[in-house]
Amino acid sequence: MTKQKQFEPSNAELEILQVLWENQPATVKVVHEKLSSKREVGYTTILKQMQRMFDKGMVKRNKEGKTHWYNAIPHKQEVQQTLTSQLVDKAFSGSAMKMVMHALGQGETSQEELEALQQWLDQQKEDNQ
Amino acid sequence: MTKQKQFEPSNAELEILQVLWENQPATVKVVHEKLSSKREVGYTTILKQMQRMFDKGMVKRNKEGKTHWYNAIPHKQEVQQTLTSQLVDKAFSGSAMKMVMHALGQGETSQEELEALQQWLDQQKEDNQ
DNA sequence: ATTTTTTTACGACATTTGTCGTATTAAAAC
DNA sequence: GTTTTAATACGACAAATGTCGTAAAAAAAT
Repeated sequence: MTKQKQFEPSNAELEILQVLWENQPATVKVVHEKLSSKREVGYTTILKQMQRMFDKGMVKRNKEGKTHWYNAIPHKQEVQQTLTSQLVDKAFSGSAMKMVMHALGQGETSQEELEALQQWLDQQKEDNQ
Repeated sequence: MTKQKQFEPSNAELEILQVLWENQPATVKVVHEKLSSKREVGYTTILKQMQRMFDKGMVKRNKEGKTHWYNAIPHKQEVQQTLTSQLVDKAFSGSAMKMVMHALGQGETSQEELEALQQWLDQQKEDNQ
């Protein structure tokens, strides 16, 4: 049945996963550098966080000399999926569309994005035919 | 400038807000009853949670006899807004559309929903003209 | 070989969250 | 006016989260 675990990363964990997805495999040093450029945060804070993530099975790592090279275990899409449907369930009584309309309502949507959406819509209509 | 506070309710808090939005004003008893029907949870758990929410300024209340009647302070839409854009920022690098496509990708979308979306799209195109 | 630097390991601490139990008080029933 | 009942207040506790400091160990530089 291979029912895989659902990862529900906290904010700090998500930040780290994000860096990993872009720079995998990466050392604590690299992750820390990337995040430091956005906000003040200590090296050992990131280190500790990544160690906990390892304990939770959220990342894997590979020792090379003294250094660990980390990789995210869940895929980006997978986590986006989880977080999104979580929000839909919690705050929009399960209706993805409600959420979508909400998300679209705010902020400007670029021409390209509108195109993409139209494309997707057309596809749906076709399939639904 | 009236910069209003951003409410970022936790899961348990959101559950309670949800009941309030539907049954306002409501007593702890009512909220507890509604939630109990979904999952096991003690009366004082809800009471405590609501008291904390009061301390945080997330709900207001009105004493009538010994009983408190609670009202949510943030509006539903407002909270949905916050949570949604939060997710967009955290997990979709700020692109609502990315999130939308993701949300739409999952699960079936009904004919009505597709209609609504098309309508919205048409409107956008017009405005963008 | 020492010294310095880099990296990890460990432990600690404050906050928040979710959960209750117990005690007190106000109201209602008798 | 006592006794019950209903509601609140208060304190507590465990787990999770975000944050570091200090110590140890391994590698690199001298």
